[in-house]
Amino acid sequence: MNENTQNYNNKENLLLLVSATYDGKKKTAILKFYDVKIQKIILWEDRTNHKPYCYSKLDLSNLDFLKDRDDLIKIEKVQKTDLLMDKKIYVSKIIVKDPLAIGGTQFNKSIRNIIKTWESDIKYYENYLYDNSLNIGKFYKIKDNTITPHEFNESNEIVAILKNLLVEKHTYDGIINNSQFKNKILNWAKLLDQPIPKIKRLSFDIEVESEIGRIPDVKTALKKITAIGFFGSDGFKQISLLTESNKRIKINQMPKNVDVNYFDNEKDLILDAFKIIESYPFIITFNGDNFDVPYLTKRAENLNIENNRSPFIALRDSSTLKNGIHIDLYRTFSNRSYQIYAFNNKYTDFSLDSISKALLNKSKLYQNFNINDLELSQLARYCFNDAELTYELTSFNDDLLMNLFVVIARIAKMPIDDISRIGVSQWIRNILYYEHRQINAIIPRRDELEKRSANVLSNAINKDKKFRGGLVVDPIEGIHFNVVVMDFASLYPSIIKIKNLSYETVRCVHEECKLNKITETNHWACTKKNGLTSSIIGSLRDLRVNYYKHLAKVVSQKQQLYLTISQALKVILNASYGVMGAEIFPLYFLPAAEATTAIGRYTILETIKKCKENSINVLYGDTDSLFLKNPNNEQIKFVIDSAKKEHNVDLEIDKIYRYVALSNRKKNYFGVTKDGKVDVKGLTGKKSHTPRFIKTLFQELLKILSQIKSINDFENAKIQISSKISECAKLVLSKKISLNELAFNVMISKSTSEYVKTIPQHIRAAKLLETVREVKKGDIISYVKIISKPGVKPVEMARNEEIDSNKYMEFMESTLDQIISSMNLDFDTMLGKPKQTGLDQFFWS
DNA sequence: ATCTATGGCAAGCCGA
DNA sequence: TCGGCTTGCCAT
Repeated sequence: MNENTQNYNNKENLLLLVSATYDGKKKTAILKFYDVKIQKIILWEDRTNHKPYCYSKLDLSNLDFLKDRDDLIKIEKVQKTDLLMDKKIYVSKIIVKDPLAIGGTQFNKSIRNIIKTWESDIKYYENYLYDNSLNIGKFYKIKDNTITPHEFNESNEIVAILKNLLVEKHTYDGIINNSQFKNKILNWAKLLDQPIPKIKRLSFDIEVESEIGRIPDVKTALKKITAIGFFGSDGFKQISLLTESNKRIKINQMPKNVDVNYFDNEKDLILDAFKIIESYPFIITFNGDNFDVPYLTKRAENLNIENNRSPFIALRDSSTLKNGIHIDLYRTFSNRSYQIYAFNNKYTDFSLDSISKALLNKSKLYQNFNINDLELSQLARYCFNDAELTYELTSFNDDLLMNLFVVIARIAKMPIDDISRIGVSQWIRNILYYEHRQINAIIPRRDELEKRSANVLSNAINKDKKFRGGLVVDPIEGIHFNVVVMDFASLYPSIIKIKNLSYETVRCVHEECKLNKITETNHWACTKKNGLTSSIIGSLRDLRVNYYKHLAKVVSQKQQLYLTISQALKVILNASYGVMGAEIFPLYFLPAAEATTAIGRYTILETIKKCKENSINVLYGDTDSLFLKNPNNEQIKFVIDSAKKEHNVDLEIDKIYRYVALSNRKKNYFGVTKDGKVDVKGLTGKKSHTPRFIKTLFQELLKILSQIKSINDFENAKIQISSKISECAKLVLSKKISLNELAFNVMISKSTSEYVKTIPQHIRAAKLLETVREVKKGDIISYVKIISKPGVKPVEMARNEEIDSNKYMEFMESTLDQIISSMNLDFDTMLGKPKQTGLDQFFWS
């Protein structure tokens, strides 16, 4: 004991992790501590066996009193690997015999919470796991109160494909231990190829009586709940309404098969809702974490409903269910990983209305109204519609979102309620921690990593960046026909794999590895061991690029599964390099991030050099892409082959443009593909803050441009474009465009008072707006430009007469100039006016 | 309550 | 008036 206790106090070698297992029979929890970390313990459950998991952070200082209590704890010596030093070390493993006996501390409170969570997890799995109709039972088995992993079936299809894949020799160039790496790939494939269960679920939405202009207060919940809408995946549709008997009317115009239930008193309405909610394993809300669930809970309390009748549990910053999982879609859709990669940035603000519009092409009912003014039948329709939209956000595109949740949960080894709320950096953290435990390695402390990266960095291009990023090639201005865009498939993950980049392998301890220099940096990479992150990211990359990406294009029964997996892998791979350069990431290690981009720049530069040697004209390139002017098949093949041979990266044809218009600006171009689709990149006319009337005009011009097949078509296009523009200009000057169309829409990223250095226009508008209503950060401020000071006004406060038409003409000119300048058109000549006085003359006439 | 990175552009603010 | 700086949005 003494020896071990000393070990416990030895800050250099000591790591502690805590895991919990649940003994269902005795209803007690056994907690195991591993890997003592100074200051913090992470309480976790070992996912090795695919058991449900939970964790929470605890302060180690609370544990000091445990040191001499061998009635409560047992300490064992355990051998672990220290990856940073590349050697075996001993750490202490502490087993708590009876955590419930430890009283009166924060520690105890957390333990109790964990146990509670465990109990509900167990119930959840008991209730739903083996319900055949749900088909969710692919993860675990429960027998005699113990949970065991389900044996994965090896699908012949996968094994066959992978066997081919795994013999391709060049794939493993640069990888030190091949069989280790191949095993990783096989394990991932077996896990990911499991079928995705259809998840039974229910969405609900509540409406509350409200005072005009006020959002109901969740803390007091003084106002009545007047309606609750439900929508279930099993076809259950209900709207519950609170109303006195004599006011009940026949509700018509409700969608088909919706039950309309009346309640005289609110208590019954809520109890009915609780019963319905309890009967589903998954509950979907929109903003339920912050509104629907806490309001319902508080309201129930106010009405003296016993706490044990509520299906909900309030957590610190979210709400969950005693017997199920609650998904708050507001949290999911405001997560940038989902927004950008899963939904291709189709929506820009996070309201139910705009997300539904973008993804479902449906919207909320009755815009701009006061909820108290709705007639009963309108209220019913409004509330039910919200519940329906909420459900459909999880069901559209063949349950895309639910499927993504399941796939990401499998990869990240986290439960779905966490996956739906937490960001990609934490998914990756979890994957890496899991892998550490798999190989019995200790997780390094932040200060250990910091020590290794101090004073070794090269310089960034920009002052407020930490390291240098991707290379952007200066574009060759003009209109180019038949342009082939090539890109490196998952360039950064490829580099991480091939060059063995990981926190323990970049600048590793071995003297002889120092010769294995990384270009343009002061770093070297290990030549003796596979890097942990390198092989995880590398194996996922190989699976996506060589396997799922192709399968996703082939029509088959499993196509949707493959597409979803490919999408999920893309999210994770894209973030995998970024997290290494992010302070918030616990395995933050700048040399690894810096090495990745440095090799990336080297790879693209060398490839460009190869192109030039072969007289292939490179028009433009950005980080991992190259625009080649009219290359022949042989030339394309040559570039692909040499990239593979010299750098072991996969260069692919991304798309072929019939023509592409490049300006002299980087990250600014448009191109028309062979099937007439227009790609617009970076142009102001596409940006979300641009006034709608300009965006519309911009779209119309693009439509004209998409018709162009050869250089001869340009003249005609120019004429059409000119007339469109002058038409629109006239409307602007005659002030016939509605204020909404004229509005700039800019996000306010902090509260108005926090803008101290400069006060941008949207903040000026927001300040005016604040006199009328609340303005939160994250809101989109819609404002128009006006003649008098301060030059802007919120849309809802402005009048048509005060619009500054000249400002709008200027903005229109510069926006459209981005597509027109490359066509040698000029805005002023289009209006038929001389340059200097054109606008004024037009304005006064 | 929430956070992967850097490169690059347009617009407007604000002090010299 | 000029130029540096802040801000937001987008490309990869």
